[in-house]
Amino acid sequence: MSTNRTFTETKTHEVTVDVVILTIIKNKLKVLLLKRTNEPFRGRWSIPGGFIRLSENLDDAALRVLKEKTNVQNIYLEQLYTFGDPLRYPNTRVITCAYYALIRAEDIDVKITDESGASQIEWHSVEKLPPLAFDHKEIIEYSLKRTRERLELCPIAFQLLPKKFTLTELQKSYELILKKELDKRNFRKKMLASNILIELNEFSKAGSKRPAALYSFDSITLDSKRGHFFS
Amino acid sequence: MSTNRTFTETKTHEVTVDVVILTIIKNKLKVLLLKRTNEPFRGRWSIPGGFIRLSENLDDAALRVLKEKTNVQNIYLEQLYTFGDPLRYPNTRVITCAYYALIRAEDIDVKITDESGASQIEWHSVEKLPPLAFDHKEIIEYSLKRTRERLELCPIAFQLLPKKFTLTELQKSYELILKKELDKRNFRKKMLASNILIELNEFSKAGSKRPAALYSFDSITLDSKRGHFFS
DNA sequence: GCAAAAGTGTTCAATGTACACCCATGC
DNA sequence: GCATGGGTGTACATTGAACACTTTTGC
Repeated sequence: MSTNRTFTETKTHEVTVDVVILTIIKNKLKVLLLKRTNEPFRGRWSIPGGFIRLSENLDDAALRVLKEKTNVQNIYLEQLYTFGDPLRYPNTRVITCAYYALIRAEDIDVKITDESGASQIEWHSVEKLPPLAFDHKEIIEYSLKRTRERLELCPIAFQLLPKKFTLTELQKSYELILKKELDKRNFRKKMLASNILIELNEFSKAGSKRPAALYSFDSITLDSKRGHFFS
Repeated sequence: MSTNRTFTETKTHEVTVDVVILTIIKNKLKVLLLKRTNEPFRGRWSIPGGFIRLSENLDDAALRVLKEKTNVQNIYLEQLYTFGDPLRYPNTRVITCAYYALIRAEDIDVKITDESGASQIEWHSVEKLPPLAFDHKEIIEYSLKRTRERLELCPIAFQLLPKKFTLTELQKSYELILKKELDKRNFRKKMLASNILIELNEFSKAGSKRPAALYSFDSITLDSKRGHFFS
């Protein structure tokens, strides 16, 4: 915390937003990382971020960063925490307001191919993160903790799933986030009792086994419970 | 949120910390407010705050503000939320990282009398706030919401009480924060079952009625449960 | 002796947890 | 016909909620 680095007290702080973008791909919880093309930490992976424009509020800045990287809008985005250790950024004082977002893999239009011809952008499993720039490991871990806490209270996992999903897929996403196995019967009972699922009369043909009933979230009920769920 | 004010994009942001300081005085939940002596909002009440020094992390900045105003250290202090609407501060872009603190009235050494000869500092009941500067009303209300959420999970109310307290006093502090009445028997049962209270063999002589048993919090048990309570 | 706050248990409802077998389909 | 994941119900434990009377003291 305390440091013997000399600061130029005439200079003011810089303020960024950084966004932890989470999704589920192939039954793994993934986070979107960029390979840095500039110093500091050139060549290291980092979560997407950017400076806050003077005329822009914090949520809008986070949404802008999200849209720039994934072209996704209208998703679950929440302010996470503000990180401001004087040493978190080399040579400069940069305070960052961190956000986290849950997006559906099917909605993603990530420019995985190089856009600038230089930077790389990739999904990484949260279980095995590469070395990260700045304090981004801490930020990602905090976002996972928060996601877990939220999920215990409200079904935010629907933000990670395709619009139509099976109960097993929903359960798997819970298990991925909570890092523990859940009982199938209890899980289904609870989900169906909550009245936030709509049973479609469609069946998944994926896999070569018994077709599974497809569900979607009841956005009307979700919205009406939003005050309750998200308080 | 969006605005037609013109911003000078060359200027960078200013960053402050603001601290909502809560305590209980005479069975009321109170917040510490300062009367502003400078523009903007000269003469209005505001929560204490200040610029973050370049060499100081956010928690330390909040602690410094707290100590400057109340001379209290070693208390419950938690980052609340970062407010950054471009219009929250007139003419300048100021982003503030808000904290909230719970302190015991008995520990307070507030310089209620003028220090600079000009500014006033006073406790105000959260139920009837005066007109406030900036978005400080919103910040205070958010801190109350957060305090309520925390209290449902862990007994942070002990931060507001004297070191020795009666169960009725503890219950009253819960009721003040949660804004609802609690059942006396259920409350006592739950508190005693949690094993975080130490029954002192002392009795309150306050009031002219039957003496009430005094308790204190078991700091060892609290600390060992801290990971559980505060996660 | 009476006013005023302290203190004390039981019942019921709801919620969470543990647990094992049959079903529908593709191959 | 068999392998695979889909689908279902019951019993028990834990937790929270409702509720009324006796006790101790100061005056």
